[in-house]
Amino acid sequence: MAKQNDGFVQHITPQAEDFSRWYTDVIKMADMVDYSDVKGCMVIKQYGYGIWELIQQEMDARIKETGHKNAYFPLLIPKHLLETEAEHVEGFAPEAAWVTIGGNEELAEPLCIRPTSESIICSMYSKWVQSYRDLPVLLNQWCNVLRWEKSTRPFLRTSEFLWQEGHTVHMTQQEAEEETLKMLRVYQEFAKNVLAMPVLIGQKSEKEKFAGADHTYTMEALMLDGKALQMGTSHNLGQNFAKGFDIQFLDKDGKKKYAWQTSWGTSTRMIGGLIMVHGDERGLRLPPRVAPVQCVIVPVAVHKEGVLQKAQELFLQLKHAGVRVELDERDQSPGWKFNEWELKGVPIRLEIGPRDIENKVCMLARRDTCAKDAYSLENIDRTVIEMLDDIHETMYTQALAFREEHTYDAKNWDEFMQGIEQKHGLVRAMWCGETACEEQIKEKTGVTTRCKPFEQEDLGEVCVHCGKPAKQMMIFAKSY
RNA sequence: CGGGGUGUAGCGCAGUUUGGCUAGCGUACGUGCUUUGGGAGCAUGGGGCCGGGGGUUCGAAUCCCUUCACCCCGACCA
Repeated sequence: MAKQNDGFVQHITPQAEDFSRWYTDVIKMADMVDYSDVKGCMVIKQYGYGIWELIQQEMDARIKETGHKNAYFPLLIPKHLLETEAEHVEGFAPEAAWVTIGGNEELAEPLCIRPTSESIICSMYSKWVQSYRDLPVLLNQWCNVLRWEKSTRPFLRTSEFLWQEGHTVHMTQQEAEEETLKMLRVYQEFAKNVLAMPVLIGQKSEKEKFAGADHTYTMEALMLDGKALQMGTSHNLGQNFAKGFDIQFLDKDGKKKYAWQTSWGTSTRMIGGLIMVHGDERGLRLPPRVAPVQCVIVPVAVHKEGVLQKAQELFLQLKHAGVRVELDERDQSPGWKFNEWELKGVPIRLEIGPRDIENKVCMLARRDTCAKDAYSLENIDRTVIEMLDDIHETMYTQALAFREEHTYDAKNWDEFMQGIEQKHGLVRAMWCGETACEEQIKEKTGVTTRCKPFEQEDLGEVCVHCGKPAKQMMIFAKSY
């Protein structure tokens, strides 16, 4: 990647050993974030936030389409509420931040800055749910949460982050399970059609599941350095919170019953995933559907008559056609602009100069393949829109091919170790399902279970590590 | 929390070992002219509590003590 500021060009590739350096450089140079004074809290600048706004817009439409409504609950959670569900509080206590003073007085009860909203939402649900007629409750909220993390990294693990959290209440276990799976599928479809990212979906192990859930589903994506990133989760909470918070309803049969619940979420972490799946040695590559600028127009030889005028014409034409387009009129050389927009990942660059105007064409440069060709100015808006779709498909296909190249099966421990030491990526292997075994694998290799995929294959009879009878095929990987 | 490293102009750094002239370089920024199809050229200008505090000294970016912040590797983390 071309670096500014040191007087010469230095190249860093995403596959190199200093992947994490590449990652922070891309974010910084694409002008997505700045760093605040508060440990691990980032300032998301306009360009980075523009991406989040598009993610929000697309995700929100899907959440509403599946019957959910948005609501908002308080930022502060009284201590006793957080402590109501035993497993939940144990899971979140180490990363909780507290407000203990209000005005100048010490509070009688400390208030937790929400690390997640299950407890405060459930405390309301217990009032709202009385009868089977009140069910299901299907709510979602967009908000920020705070977790006091020991080490942070922009987008992947920040103390404060923005997310969407859905919380639902149902009459039956089956209905809750269907909801949990439905939202996981929504996430998967979103990843594919909006982020151009292939994800694996499946179930988390007992050790990796959400604190307070019966079981947790996840979508996992493979990054360019061979590590896996959890991109979204969907939890079946069973009756754990219902019992803790007394969420009961009077059923048709006249009996009082505890409700069944789910929760599911996706966060700004997805932006980190985007960067680490699609980036290259020139910087960011944005999938068109989340690109704040989909097409940038760079006029060449602006001082020549008619060039700027033509560029402005094209700008309006594309804008009216619904393309997120920007005209770069800054007083810089064209080459400088080319590099900057490539760094920022803009999918299409349109170049227009005197020569093109004479030939009734313009140049279109694609960020995904770096191809640059002349296209007729006639129906240029349609050409651009079609190209945006094609870029999306190409990026998805590239990411999928990368994942497949970096997924391998291990039938025994030797193959498992060999795979981890020599290749990077996802290991598919049979596993006994026991937490003790899982912990030993982590200790020996640094690799953890990512998910038990819904699409199971029989790779053998026994656990790849301990040799006990295998219960499932599991995906293992190093993770963020 | 352990181990290692870094704090000097917006950004990237040199200078610290061996204390000494007015604290430098690149880039970015301002102005003027010429340029413009892959990071333009010349001229000129502005910008610094050398992370903070305390010491040693005639004199400290440099040595000593202390403190804060950030980065990397572990550990921790849904």
